[in-house]
Amino acid sequence: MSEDTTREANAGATEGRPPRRVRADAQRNTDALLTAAAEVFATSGVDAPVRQITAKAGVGAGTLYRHFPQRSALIAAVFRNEVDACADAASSLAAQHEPAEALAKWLQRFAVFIATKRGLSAALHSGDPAYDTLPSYFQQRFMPVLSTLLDTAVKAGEIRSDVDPEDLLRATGNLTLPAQEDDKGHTQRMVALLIDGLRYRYGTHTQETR
Amino acid sequence: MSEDTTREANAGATEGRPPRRVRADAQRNTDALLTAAAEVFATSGVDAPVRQITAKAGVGAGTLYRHFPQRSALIAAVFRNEVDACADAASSLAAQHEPAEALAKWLQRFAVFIATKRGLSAALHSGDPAYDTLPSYFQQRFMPVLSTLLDTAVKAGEIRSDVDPEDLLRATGNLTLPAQEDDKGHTQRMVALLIDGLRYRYGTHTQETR
DNA sequence: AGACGATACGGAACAACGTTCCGGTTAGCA
DNA sequence: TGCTAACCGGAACGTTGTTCCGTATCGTCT
Repeated sequence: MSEDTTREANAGATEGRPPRRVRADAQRNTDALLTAAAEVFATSGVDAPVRQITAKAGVGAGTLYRHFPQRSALIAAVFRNEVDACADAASSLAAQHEPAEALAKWLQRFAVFIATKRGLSAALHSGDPAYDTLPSYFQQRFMPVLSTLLDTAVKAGEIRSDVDPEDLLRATGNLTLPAQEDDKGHTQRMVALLIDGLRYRYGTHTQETR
Repeated sequence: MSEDTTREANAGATEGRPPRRVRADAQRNTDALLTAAAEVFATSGVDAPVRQITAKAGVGAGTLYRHFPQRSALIAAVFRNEVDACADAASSLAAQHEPAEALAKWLQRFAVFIATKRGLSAALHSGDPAYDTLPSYFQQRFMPVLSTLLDTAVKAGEIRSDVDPEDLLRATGNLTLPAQEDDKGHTQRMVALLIDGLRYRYGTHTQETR
């Protein structure tokens, strides 16, 4: 690989080190790529051809690979704000709802996030090396908040204590159908069923998760 | 498409019509392809390159497409016996276990079937046109048996009555991790969790699904 | 056994796509 | 302004799914 791989291609990777000088044209191209990719992903999915993205951004293929050596890096960068918003939703849900209810609503929120990004569910499930770093990015970002919600509900005696948060995050993502293929609410129902599994032999609430 | 598409390329499609004469060389090549594909799928997954299969079978690419116009047709043919065995397992499970237990064991059986076919879970989830007919083949083959198990358990008052068998089949398949990536029993645990969701507010058994 | 026509073949050709790399350009600093 | 490191675009390359055409094989009839 070229020395460009030492660049700051990871989303938000500004920890510790002095910020590396980024040239104005490079910054412009990165921004153009993110804008173009967001549009292309929305219409054609996260697995859209590279050429579609570069053409829309008005940059070369080499430029895309320099800034985002793997597709997963581009995906992570494009969706970073929404990932953060989803993670941040946990605390407000926790403040407004009982523990198990907050957990349920957050899992449904997470499922909706995955479902509304065209092709994302399939990408996470695909085993394709191009997407290798995406699952770990999501784990790293969502596990702290999910663990908190889960622990709180367990301590409140509202759900079982033998479920691993990593298992739960992955399972919820995997249950997700792309929104355009889910006209009958499959995802919502199956996530709710999984959540009821958490409550099995626990929980006295009669209110359904919506 | 060529007129070869009118051929008997669908697995087991011998209903009603007089059997079309198949030449000896064509039968030989079909058998070689099925044997080769089974081996290639086992080592490289159901998404292995066509050339890998044709090279092992000693036939041309055109021959493969003539006999199996879509990859899903080849996959269905290769796994047909195991699909049948999985479907047929339902009645013996029903004979040996209580209704909800039989349902649980069958769903775990189904999950193991999917998990042990390298790449099958990802293929079913991918949305790729090459695999288009595979989900419906599985639905057509598994829905009758799953519906029977589900109805029986509902009537026995052991599980909830508001879950659609098609939803359940799809969700179980989607929860499945490939066996080589599942060293910690994720699939089994998550399927069990989903099954506990079926039992939520029903079922008085204290015995865990194994 | 030979002829004939229908069935079936192999693999070259083609398009699509991910990815690399090299000659040329641009930006930032002294 | 000059210099050099950073950065660029897109041609080239390899991989892969798929088609199609000239040729071969099979099965039936005489």
